[in-house]
Amino acid sequence: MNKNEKMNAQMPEQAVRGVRKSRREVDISGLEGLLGYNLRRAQMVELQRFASYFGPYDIRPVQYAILTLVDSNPGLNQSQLGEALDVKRANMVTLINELEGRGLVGRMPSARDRRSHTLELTEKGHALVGTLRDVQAKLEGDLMRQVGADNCDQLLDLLKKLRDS
Amino acid sequence: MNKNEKMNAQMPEQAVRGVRKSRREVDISGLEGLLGYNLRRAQMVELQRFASYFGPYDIRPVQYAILTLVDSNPGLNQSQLGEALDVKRANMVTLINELEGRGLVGRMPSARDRRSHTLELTEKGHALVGTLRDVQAKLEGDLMRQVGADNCDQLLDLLKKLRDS
DNA sequence: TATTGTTATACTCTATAACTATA
DNA sequence: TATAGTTATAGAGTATAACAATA
Repeated sequence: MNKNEKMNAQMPEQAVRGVRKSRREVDISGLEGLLGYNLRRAQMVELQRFASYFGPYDIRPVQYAILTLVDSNPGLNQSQLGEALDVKRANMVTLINELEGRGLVGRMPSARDRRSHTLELTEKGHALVGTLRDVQAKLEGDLMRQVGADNCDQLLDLLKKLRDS
Repeated sequence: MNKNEKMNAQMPEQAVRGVRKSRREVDISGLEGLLGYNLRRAQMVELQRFASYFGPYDIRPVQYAILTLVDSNPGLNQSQLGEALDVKRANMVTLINELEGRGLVGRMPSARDRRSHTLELTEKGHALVGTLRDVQAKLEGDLMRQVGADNCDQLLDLLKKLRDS
């Protein structure tokens, strides 16, 4: 949230001009070289950016992921979806309840297995996914511009190396 | 437009060999190119690895960050600490309570401002931080080996570019 | 016996509002 | 008026146990 903490050493104790708080430079050198710390900070930026783009549609990251996978995999069930996204079956129930309540996803009885529901996008869900894909493209372009267009592929490649373990 | 729906038709319905669950390939191509998705997955790996290294010491990432900053910045107060770590003042109270309860951090009355406490590591806290630094170095080496030693600096550099916005 | 969806529960993280004592 | 610490609270995210229906 706070970007401009610079020049505090030269500044008097109390707030000057618009600066509200911390009149002290905090030494974070013990964290700045750590991968975990930088991953977390980078993700915080991404999440905030995501919220500003998707907030108007009332869609959180996990909801976008669900809608995308149900779109690409019509007929899959909640367990398969949860496994693909690393979301526990028990927690998937609430997530699908929400999306079903908003008329975006439908639970259909499975012909093959009467224990499970197959998931499908409703017409409304399809329409929203189309819009969200464009929003996502803008978000992605925004983030990638910040990383540097030349570095995008490498960043994704390095993150995937971490993922595969 | 689904890419890999391969060979599902040839596979039998029920589990084969050791495979327990999902007898279906889920197409996640709609997410794999996204920075946010890969950031999250990478961070999940890092957090699990962190837990396996730091679990024996009962230390979570935010606790390691706090101990590190209090060590490098003895005498700072809770607000400054929270601001440096993007943790709200209200939530910092519980975190410091825990560490104080474990005898790792001490709240001292501030000479300059009787509203605030200054934070310091106890002797026990200092000793633990010394140990944790070594644990962290092992974790970092582990992760960096996976990313590839040559790529470490570039990954950190790219993540920092995202952070600075 | 094992799995799917479900309920219940609990703990962490995050965010906001409001209080107190100081500044 | 504003700030530091605190309390209370609420919404997410995450994790486990257990149950009914079905495989």
